[in-house]
Amino acid sequence: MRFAAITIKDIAKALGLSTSTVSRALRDSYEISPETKEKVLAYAEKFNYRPNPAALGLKERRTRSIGVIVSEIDNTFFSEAINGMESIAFDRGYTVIITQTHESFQRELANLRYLSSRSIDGLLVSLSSETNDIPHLNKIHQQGLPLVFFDRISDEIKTHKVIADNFKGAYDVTKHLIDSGHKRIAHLANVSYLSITIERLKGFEKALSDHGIKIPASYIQYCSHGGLMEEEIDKALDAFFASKIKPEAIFTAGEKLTIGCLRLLKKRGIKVPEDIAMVGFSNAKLLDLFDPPLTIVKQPAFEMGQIATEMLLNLIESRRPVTEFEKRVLPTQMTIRDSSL
Amino acid sequence: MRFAAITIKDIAKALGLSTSTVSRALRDSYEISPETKEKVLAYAEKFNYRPNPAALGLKERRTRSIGVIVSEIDNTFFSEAINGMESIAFDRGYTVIITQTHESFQRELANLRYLSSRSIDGLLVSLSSETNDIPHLNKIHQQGLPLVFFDRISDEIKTHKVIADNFKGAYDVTKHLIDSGHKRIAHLANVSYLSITIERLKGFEKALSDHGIKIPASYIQYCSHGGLMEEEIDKALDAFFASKIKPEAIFTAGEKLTIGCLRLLKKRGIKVPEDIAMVGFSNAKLLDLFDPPLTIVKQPAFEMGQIATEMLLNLIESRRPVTEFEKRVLPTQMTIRDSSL
DNA sequence: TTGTAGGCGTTATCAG
DNA sequence: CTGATAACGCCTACAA
Repeated sequence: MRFAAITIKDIAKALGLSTSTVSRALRDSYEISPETKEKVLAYAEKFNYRPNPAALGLKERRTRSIGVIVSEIDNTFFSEAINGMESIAFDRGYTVIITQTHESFQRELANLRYLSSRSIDGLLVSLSSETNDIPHLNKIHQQGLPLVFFDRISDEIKTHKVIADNFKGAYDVTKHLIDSGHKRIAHLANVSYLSITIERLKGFEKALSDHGIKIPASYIQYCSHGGLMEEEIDKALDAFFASKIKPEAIFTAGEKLTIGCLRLLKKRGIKVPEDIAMVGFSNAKLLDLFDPPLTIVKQPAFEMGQIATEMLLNLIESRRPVTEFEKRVLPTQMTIRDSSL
Repeated sequence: MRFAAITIKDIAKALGLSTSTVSRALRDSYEISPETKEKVLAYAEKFNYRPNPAALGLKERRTRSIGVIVSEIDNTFFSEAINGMESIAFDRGYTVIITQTHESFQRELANLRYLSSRSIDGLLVSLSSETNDIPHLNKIHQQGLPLVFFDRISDEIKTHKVIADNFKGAYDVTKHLIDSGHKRIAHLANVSYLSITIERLKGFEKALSDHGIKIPASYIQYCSHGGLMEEEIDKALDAFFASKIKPEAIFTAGEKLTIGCLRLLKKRGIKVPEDIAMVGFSNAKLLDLFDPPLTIVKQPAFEMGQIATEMLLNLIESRRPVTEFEKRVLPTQMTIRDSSL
């Protein structure tokens, strides 16, 4: 059974008016007499009239909806970012359509196909771990779809971008480990080609070199599924501990990696921070309740979502082609807890 | 700058055909010659043609989108439920539009207004903590909008419903506390009029009475914002500990309540489980890493989302009015960890 | 096998 | 002040 909403035509018929009069009355046009307006408005209110967005969309050639591609909604960073997006989008009358890649390139393609079939007005993207080339996004962007990258970005497309200061975040937290007396620091990273991986790795390495610290190659391990699979983290830990000289600390570069690493260390009976110290990127809100409470770097996720959405809506609503693009870099925030002491 | 997608008309013009021929070719109609089909399909592929959903929606009088109202996306139970919804909706070609009430009745009203302005085909609802009467939902349901309740339901509307077995979940976990030797058990609940509150409270009380246990009235405290505000939990704890005989255990009835309660107990220097045992409803995935690891009852959130969505799509796509409604009750799952020992 | 026309709901344009 | 008409993109009954 289909839900049949009331239309302008229904109102016109009921009140013995033409559709154009009703339309104008509803938009409070100056041409319509107060009495007619009142009648129409009362009737519309009574029967809960809403303009049909499909009809409007057809007429105005836009859907007032934007698509979002993230890896996992069930990752505090992304769910906060989505909250930020929705707060802006809702205020400006846009709907947000969320899709998840679960770090799979195939899913990213499918989501893009799906979103473009819904003819969204614009797109917010954070790339999946499996995505190292973006012809699919290039194509649709060249066709004119406004696009903004956030978090996991690509330089292949000239458009607005919003990221956290991954370099500094990584630098700070590594320096904190060094200041706490650790020298043999391992780094558990996402896939090597992701922008966030590269930026965080650079911050990590700079902090080490600034303090004259050298580490073996095996101290840097990548996870091709971003930590979504426990085995990949387990393998990385194997590699860390296979070194002749064991690491004293681990810096994990993402929420899933951080949680997964802690869980596997526990499983192996390795005590944090007694046996090994830990710091990581994460936006989870419960880390203060952990055993041990975790030292983390947090990204301003909500704000990133807001800014990305503002940028996108500005692109969408701009009268003329935009050729100047901006890359916003937002500060991260470190919270020191027991795991790194 | 608006993104101008290619239309059937464009294809028709380019190939010197009529729009109806193109339309039929695209739908692979038997009436169209193979050569024409091939030409059309090739052109469509090349220019990435997608049928305009606004036009389709207008024609078919449906949007292929469903609305969702939850309290907080940033609550594992809801984010898992949403994942379940999207898995089904995506497969059946529907878009899910998510809105959050943040436990506010006003936000619930605003979301409903917004969703109905998008003329969704149906609605999935879990009520906000502030919602104890539902004329707004009644009205739109009577106008014919298909509606399915999940989790926090209301008996005022005759429609499909999906819930967890809150009674049994609460019973089990209370019994577990009793079996572990606790008798003075307090209960930290959501607002008193919510369906989940009532069901869980009943399970709690039945377990107590089955074991001949009596507790003072102050051992049951409600949080009118569902634990969203720390102060309300703090006040409840005050009430618990104001009793002449202090409770030995607390059973918390929701994710936010569970986390908030643990955090505040820590802050007060009360040790779990040494000073007081804890069990709670929660779907968070990190509770095994807590200090102490938390004993919890989990709801089958993903499955609830899936089932609710299937029910809703069946309502939407049903040819005739549906008059028989179903209330599905899914089993909960208890995981025993250190906090209750 | 292909083309024409009408309608889904809305608004802008033009005409009274 | 109000009404008729066309157009947005698509589909389909009917016509050729």
